[in-house]
Amino acid sequence: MHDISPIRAKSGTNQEGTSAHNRRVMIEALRLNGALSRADLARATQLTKQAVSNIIEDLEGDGLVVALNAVRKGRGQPFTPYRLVPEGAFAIGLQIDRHLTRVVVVDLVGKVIARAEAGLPLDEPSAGVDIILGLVDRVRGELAGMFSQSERRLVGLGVAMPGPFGLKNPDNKWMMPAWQQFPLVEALAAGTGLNVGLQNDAAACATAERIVGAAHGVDHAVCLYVGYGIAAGLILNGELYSGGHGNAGEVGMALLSPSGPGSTPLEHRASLASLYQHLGLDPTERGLYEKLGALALAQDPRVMGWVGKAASDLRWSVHLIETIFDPQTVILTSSAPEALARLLLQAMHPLLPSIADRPARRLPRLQLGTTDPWAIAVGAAAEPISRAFDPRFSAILKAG
Amino acid sequence: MHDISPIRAKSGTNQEGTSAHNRRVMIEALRLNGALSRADLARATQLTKQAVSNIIEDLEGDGLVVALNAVRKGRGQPFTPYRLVPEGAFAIGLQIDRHLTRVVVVDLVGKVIARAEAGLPLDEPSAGVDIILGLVDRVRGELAGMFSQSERRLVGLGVAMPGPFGLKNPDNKWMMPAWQQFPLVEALAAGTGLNVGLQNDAAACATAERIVGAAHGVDHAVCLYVGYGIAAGLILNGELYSGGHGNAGEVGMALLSPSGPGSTPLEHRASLASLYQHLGLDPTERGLYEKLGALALAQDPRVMGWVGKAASDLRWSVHLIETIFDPQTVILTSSAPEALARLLLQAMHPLLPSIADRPARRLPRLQLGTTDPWAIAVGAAAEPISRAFDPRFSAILKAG
DNA sequence: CTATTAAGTCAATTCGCTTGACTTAATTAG
DNA sequence: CTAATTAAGTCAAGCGAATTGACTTAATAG
Repeated sequence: MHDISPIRAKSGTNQEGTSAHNRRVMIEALRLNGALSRADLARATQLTKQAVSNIIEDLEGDGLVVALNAVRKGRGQPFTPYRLVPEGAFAIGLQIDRHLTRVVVVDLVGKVIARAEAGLPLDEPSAGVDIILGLVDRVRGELAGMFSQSERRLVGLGVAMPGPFGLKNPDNKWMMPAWQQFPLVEALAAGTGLNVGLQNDAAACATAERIVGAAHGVDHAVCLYVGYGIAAGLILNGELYSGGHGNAGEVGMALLSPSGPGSTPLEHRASLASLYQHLGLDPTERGLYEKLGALALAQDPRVMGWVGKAASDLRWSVHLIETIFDPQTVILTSSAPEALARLLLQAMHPLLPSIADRPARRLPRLQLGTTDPWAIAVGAAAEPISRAFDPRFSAILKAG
Repeated sequence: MHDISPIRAKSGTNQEGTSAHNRRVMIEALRLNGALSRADLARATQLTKQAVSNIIEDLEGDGLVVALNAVRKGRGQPFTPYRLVPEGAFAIGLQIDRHLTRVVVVDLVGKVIARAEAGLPLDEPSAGVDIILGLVDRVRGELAGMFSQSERRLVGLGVAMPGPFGLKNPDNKWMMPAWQQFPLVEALAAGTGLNVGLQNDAAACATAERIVGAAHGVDHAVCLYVGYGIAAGLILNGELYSGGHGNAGEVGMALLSPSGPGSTPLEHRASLASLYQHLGLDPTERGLYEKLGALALAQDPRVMGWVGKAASDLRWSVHLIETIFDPQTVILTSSAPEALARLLLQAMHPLLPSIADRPARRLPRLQLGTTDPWAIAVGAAAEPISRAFDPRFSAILKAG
């Protein structure tokens, strides 16, 4: 009947959806709790022992799960714990960051198996894609040399690059306008034959913290990422939240006061770009990372000056994040050297009062996440892993 | 094995979950699209015609759905459209707001069937609960007089009251500290025999906009509610987001600048409380609502002064919301008279630049939602309806 | 008048979870 | 040492909701 406007509806589900969900639930349970017996899994998931047995047998057949030695403990028959098989699945993560690209292969539990990096032309995406495809081929070859069946176990390619996406007029060459226009996902899908997904760098950071870091098993966490720009990755209800158009958390352009057009965007004050400007450094300079690390360790006064100002804005950002999202924890991550990130973290204390300032907290209001420069690429790789193996609503439905 | 720490895992699902989901999908499809034939539903949900037929027959048996006359259109056999039966389910909504309580009964499509209101003692919840129970009994009786089987079709009681909940030290009598401490949900559940859910007033507002208002069928929307305080209701991925502890969106206490403890909370500047203070009015005064409406219509200079200042803060709030959530639209709602809300809306334009300022928008960046004073109670009632009938992840799982 | 298109039903099948009895193997009580 | 108890896990039958594919019905197009 409705032949004019398309009918709006969610898709239904069937036993395939049920089964897919239950498999994912098992995998998540093993990821979060380590090895578990079938009986444990049955209790935890509220499925019957028999259903769990069937699913575990299935997962074992797929090489995703393996039995450990039986354990005698208390009365009753000894139980056989099962754990995830790290080499049961792999994903490739790609970070594109202005002058640099990094590629990693991670396994099912988020461990890095192979990595590669190269420079990248800021303004020539098509040449850049060739470089990227070369790196991908290289790590793929490395992977194949280490594990048989690796190609069959490769679940996808995750891409992280600075957002926001789809801006009307990227006013700044550091926003990589040429890359923003370029049909990157399509080109990479064609060039690699893999499923390709795209997210911004803060989202990747949050995904990384969730698979292997401070947000492991936390359902409500916000990851504040201070890179060349600044953005937040949002874990809400246990899933990454991307907003209506994929730009949720892109707070770099948030204005810092109600007073209108004259006020400053956050990233002009609290980002590494602002630090470079403050110090008069060229962001493309070689050895910059080490230099910053040394300056931070030495508590260089000019660096400390920036830290103080940036921390004031970040402290307030945390206050807003807590007020708006009511998360269990906020995680500060950065592409800066750890020493600098620690200075920032310290300078952010004491935190502003907020609803998060409650007595019975289990997690700290603010904690330091990873400062590993490869974290974004790992998070990029974690996204296809999560898409393939984590329980989520969309996995139950019939179509995307 | 794990007898010390509980095992963290999502619950599994089975055919019951499948069936429950598919029923909900049908109901949502009919809610969003109006009457649809079985064939339409099958296409939209990607289920087979046969599955849809079975489910529809089932829903018809439950009195949730009814067939309309067959329609001839184009080739092929005429189709029989089905629509929701409004009187197929009811829910009661309760708004508790400082000196006043409102109770409504709404039906499956969100229409108000009965309503009642009464004054409420600010500091004596147990006496207040008796008043509330009286109102609930009254509307329940009214409902029973209008529809047979109404008790069986009553799916729950939704409560909305001002948040945030669980503050360390509610410093202000308008935060209703006595009510915050009181075991309200338990008392109401015991007194009514219904399932009781609690949310804050902005969340209720968003829920109302979603079931019958501007957010109908929109998956990413933020509802900015200017009441006695100010807060935001968040619809993310098509569901209300409440945060880790139920306080997401409680932006009233958000500080307005990075500069620390000295800066002002938003609700001191953009809330009806601030307006009353600005005008030297007593918020408990009788006829206040009408008075404000008249002042707004007359564009009273003192009101306009407050409007200008508040609009500046609200404009910036919208900017932040857009930057952080990347929603499809922002909805301004208020418990103030519509004339005043319109003044605010006008004064908020032009909006600040943000990522939402994109060319291909389908919804306005900012729109006016309902200013019906009963909207919060309707939203409160919509929550149990949504919980019972909308497709959602948790409805598929075996346990809550 | 016939072919085509589409809605909807019928009956058999499929597939994953459930049920309840059973087996195995440990610990605890007497 | 034996018997009772507790618990893990299997076996085999059953269930239930969606699927499959053929079929019926009823409209329009040519």
